[in-house]
Amino acid sequence: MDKQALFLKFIDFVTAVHQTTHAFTKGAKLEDVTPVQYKMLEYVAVSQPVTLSSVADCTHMSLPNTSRELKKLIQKGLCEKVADADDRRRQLIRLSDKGQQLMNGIFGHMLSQLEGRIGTLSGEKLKEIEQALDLLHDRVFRT
Amino acid sequence: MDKQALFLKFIDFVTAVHQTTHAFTKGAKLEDVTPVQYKMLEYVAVSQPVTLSSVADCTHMSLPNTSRELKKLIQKGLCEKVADADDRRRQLIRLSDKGQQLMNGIFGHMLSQLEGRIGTLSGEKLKEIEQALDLLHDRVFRT
DNA sequence: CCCTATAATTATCATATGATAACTACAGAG
DNA sequence: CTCTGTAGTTATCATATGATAATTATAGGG
Repeated sequence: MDKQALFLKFIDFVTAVHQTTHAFTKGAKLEDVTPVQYKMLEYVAVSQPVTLSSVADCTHMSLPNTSRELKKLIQKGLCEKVADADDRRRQLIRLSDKGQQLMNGIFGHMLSQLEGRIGTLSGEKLKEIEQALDLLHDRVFRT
Repeated sequence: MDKQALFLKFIDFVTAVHQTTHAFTKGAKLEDVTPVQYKMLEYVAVSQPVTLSSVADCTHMSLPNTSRELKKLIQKGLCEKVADADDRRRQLIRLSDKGQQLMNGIFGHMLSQLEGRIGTLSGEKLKEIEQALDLLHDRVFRT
């Protein structure tokens, strides 16, 4: 197999990943949260506590816009802000209890979707999947 | 490894895929094309010729909005529309020469990025990557 | 203490996007 | 031919998003 063919397979794969994640998050209720705000919540959920700057970097947003959207998330009661004791310019951001519950629900929904796809597989197959995830993460999708 | 741990690995992997594709398309010049328009172009490039309805379905957009954005793409000279001879309600959409060149450039840029990551690997390793892509596509990210 | 860089906020503007209603044109069934 | 469903268009509105300038507060070097 040449590089060209592998590239096509790569494109196809990436498209499928995007489709799948879209399908997974679809249906999870997101009352009042815009797409950009959801991206922020997801990042905070996985990496909390985080600074505003790191949210901006990781979501590829400008600092002013990140600040604006965070304010909305705080108004909705989904995030909390605490001044960093070591550097009082910095804000440490984390999910509030309500935000944590929201994200737990969404991750739970995604988990059940994933279960639906791999729930019936043997331990053997699951091991293969795990290894494939590791391999591609290392070789192709490392960040 | 339990399902919970595999789920975390899954989340991590998906995040890495999103980051990587963002990095890949970043830097490819996109003069005058908005994100949504790019999504449309990408779909048309891979699946052309396509109907407007299928574009709407596959990009998760409403038909009116898809129609509006397609009009802009045609104005920019990136897409072409031909009435279907069999069903004159339908429009067959494809890239124009200019649009094809644009997408060739972008795919070329992505290909070179991919080369940068896997270019030095042995045929053996490439085979492993190919198999991992196939496995995950079949078992986890099938659509 | 002064200077410069960093972290974040606020305000403002232009544009992109999403939702919806009302419409035209055509296909296919009966 | 009429009726109903499908494909697409146009117009309009509200909101989300992106870009940028100006400002505040604090850290850290010298």
